[in-house]
Amino acid sequence: MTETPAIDSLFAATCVHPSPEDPAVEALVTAIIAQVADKWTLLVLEELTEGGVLRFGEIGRRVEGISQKMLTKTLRDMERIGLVSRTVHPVVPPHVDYALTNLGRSLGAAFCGVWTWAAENRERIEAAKAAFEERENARR
Amino acid sequence: MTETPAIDSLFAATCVHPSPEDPAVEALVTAIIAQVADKWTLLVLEELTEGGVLRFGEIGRRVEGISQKMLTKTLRDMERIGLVSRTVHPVVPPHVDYALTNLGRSLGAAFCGVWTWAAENRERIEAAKAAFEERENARR
DNA sequence: ATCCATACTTACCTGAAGGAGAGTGTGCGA
DNA sequence: TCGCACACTCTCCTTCAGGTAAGTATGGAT
Repeated sequence: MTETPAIDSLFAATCVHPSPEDPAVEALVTAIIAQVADKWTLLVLEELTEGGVLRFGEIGRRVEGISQKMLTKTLRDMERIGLVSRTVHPVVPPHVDYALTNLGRSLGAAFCGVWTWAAENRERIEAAKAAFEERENARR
Repeated sequence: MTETPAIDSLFAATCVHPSPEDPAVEALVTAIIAQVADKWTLLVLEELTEGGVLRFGEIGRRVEGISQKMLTKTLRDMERIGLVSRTVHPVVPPHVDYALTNLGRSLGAAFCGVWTWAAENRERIEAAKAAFEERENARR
């Protein structure tokens, strides 16, 4: 399992998360995380972080595999909680711009840690998976 | 919308995420995040962070609302990618201990940023939601 | 007159997630 | 001898996320 202690120094911050506050707040925070830690939300967040102001169609083309329906829903949900701003230009072929708000940008920054974690530990995870399979096969 | 600039100073780190590397790695990282950013995984991670070594039943009692089936699956998946270790004591009423590995702890630390973000911006999000509703109602 | 571009909305449909609840092995206490 | 404790495992069944496809409004280009 090679529990390399080096990893601990990289992520020394023991935050055990801040709030023993009250359970209602905890539930809300959990709900927020659940909404925010969604595949499409993450991908759209990334594209808007990189691309700045983008139109509906542009995002759709950048986020591979997303359907119009999900793009609409994702964008609407992100707008609802204040992650993106939506600007409608009332011209004839509709023109709508999307951009991150400060809140959205701060979420991107917060998720950066997870992103980095995933990138840095990818090989470790692959190894763990392989080891797990091996143990399973050995067991039967 | 009150785009308070204060928030920017709190999350100044502009990480735009590290890897333009290659798309295969990117896909893997996305997959890892998708697996890891799961409701039950997050909750179990939290309990194990707080509780240290826990038994199956203990976790089940702590994570409110989880079914045995999902607890088994979540734990197994976390074990697969090396986040938790599983120790079986071959005694007669089965006794199995679960604990975070170093990798699991580091994930907790990485997610701490998101957790903090959610806690700190809860009110802002509530406000955004309310404002969104209002705009919607006004629109019709 | 027709068709296209754009950003949706709506209806329909399918596979997959996940809950409820019963079944399993086994040694020990009543 | 019965039933319980614990950690699953299996089956059945419902819900729902999400894909496909078609519809909408409208001015300008062909």
